[in-house]
Amino acid sequence: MPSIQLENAANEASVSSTQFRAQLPMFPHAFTSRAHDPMPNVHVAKSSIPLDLNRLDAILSTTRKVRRGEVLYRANDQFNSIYTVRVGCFKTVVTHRDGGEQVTGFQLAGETLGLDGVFAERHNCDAIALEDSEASVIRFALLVSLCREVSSMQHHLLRLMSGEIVRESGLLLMLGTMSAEQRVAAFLLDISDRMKAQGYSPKEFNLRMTRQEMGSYLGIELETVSRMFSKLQKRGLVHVQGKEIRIVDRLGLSRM
Amino acid sequence: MPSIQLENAANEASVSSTQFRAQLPMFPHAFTSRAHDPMPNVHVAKSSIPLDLNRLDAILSTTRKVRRGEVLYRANDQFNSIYTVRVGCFKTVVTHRDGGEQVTGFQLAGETLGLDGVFAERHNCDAIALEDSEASVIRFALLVSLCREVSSMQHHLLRLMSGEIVRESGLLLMLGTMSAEQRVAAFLLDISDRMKAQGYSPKEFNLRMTRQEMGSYLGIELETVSRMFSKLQKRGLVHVQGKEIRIVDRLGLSRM
DNA sequence: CGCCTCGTTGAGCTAGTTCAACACTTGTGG
DNA sequence: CCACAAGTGTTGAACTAGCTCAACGAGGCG
Repeated sequence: MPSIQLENAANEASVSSTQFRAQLPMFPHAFTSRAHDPMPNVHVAKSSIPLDLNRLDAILSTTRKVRRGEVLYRANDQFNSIYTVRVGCFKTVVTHRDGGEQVTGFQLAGETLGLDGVFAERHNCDAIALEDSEASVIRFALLVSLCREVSSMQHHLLRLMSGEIVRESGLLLMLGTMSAEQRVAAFLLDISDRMKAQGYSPKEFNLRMTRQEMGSYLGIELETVSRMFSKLQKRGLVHVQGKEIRIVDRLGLSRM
Repeated sequence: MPSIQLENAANEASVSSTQFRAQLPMFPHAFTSRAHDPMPNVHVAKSSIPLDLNRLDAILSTTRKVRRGEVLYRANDQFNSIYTVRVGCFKTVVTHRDGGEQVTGFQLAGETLGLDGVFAERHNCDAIALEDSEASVIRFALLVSLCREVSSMQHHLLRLMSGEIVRESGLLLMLGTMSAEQRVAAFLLDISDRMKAQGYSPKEFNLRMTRQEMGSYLGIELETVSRMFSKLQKRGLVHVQGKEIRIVDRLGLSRM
């Protein structure tokens, strides 16, 4: 049963844009609430046009289960749908013709994937599950036609796409200007914020990606990621044990 | 007098996505044709719904002149409009709270700016003219309501935003994986393609930005840009004289 | 003319890479 | 159940691409 919370994104927006400090503006943008929402119900932000629930159901009817390491979609696949992560976590990877790979994002539960495909009607990256996951499938054509009738939906979609643009410019800023240490610190703060937004502890969490995947995302080598974790730990800012992270000094991290 | 060519973007799309090689996928996305279009007239792609020309005129009524070095908009400015470059050329710059700056794009005539502002209803970067320029102002609220009535317009807007996402992932790939030499080569090829798309020679052109601006965009220092130009010239791939560029061996460049 | 911004080149330095060794975990098949 | 292979993470040591600092030359403009 799909639950729609259109005002979700608006809340996240205000949080995120004021929080643009050391960490990156990688905003979670949910089209729907996450899987185990305690109170699944329907809200419509600002506009009080009643939503046609049958249509929404049609849009969200399918969910896809993707095992760890398998793809949700692949670059060059025909673009039909976007996806909302319900359970688990994904990475998106763009690949250069001569083998170069770059992780362009990690999507946690509640976040949206696949908008890159609108442009060429083909996906532009691979989306791969980092653990056994589930994603809601949203037929883009249906969504678009719904947007023409429900203006809040239209705004939401536009905001979602623009948010992705903003997120990526934050990444560009990071890759262009930050030291390895700053990148790792900013990464941890970003994940922490997003865990919090999902209702998990922002102080302690498990990273689902490998050092290599983090390194690719951050534009550095896996060894450097490892060394920076050790360094931050030595300074008493975090406690790292493999994939388990505990943030000890949040302020210190954000001041890097 | 505004001239609308909705099928423009579609043509550019097919060219760009097949051309994804060494160069970056930084596609030009025009909302309108460029300033001195030889045959200003109206086409509507796919859909044959007659456009309401008065509305389009309303949307495109204003143009803004911006002198070299002045801003079209600034980060945190209230977002009202997006812009199409009619004459000249801009850069977009995101700024970190502690001074770090990153050029996230250069917009040539015919290309679109400002979609980053949709997300937070505030602009996310500064847009600065690299020479005396003119931009058409497109009131976003008007555009959005027009999109609800004209489906080709809606698709065009969505493609435009998605194209920006794709362009930025190309940049991420570059910043994350390429050597300084490859970045400069890819940059020249990209500009070359875009000059060609504007109807200018793809072999000889003038760069409007400084070495520093290129460096920021490419995630390297200005001195490195200069050295790489010298290196590429020594190898007989390009001829560089200050801002004047001549591409000598296109294939060689693309194989870097 | 003199001032300023811009571009080029050199020389030394350093942050991060590369390569290599080793420990720990996870999954697989006998 | 163990054995063993494959993937992952940490740390060290040497290396190098690109940075930093510095000098100088060439335009543009009041």
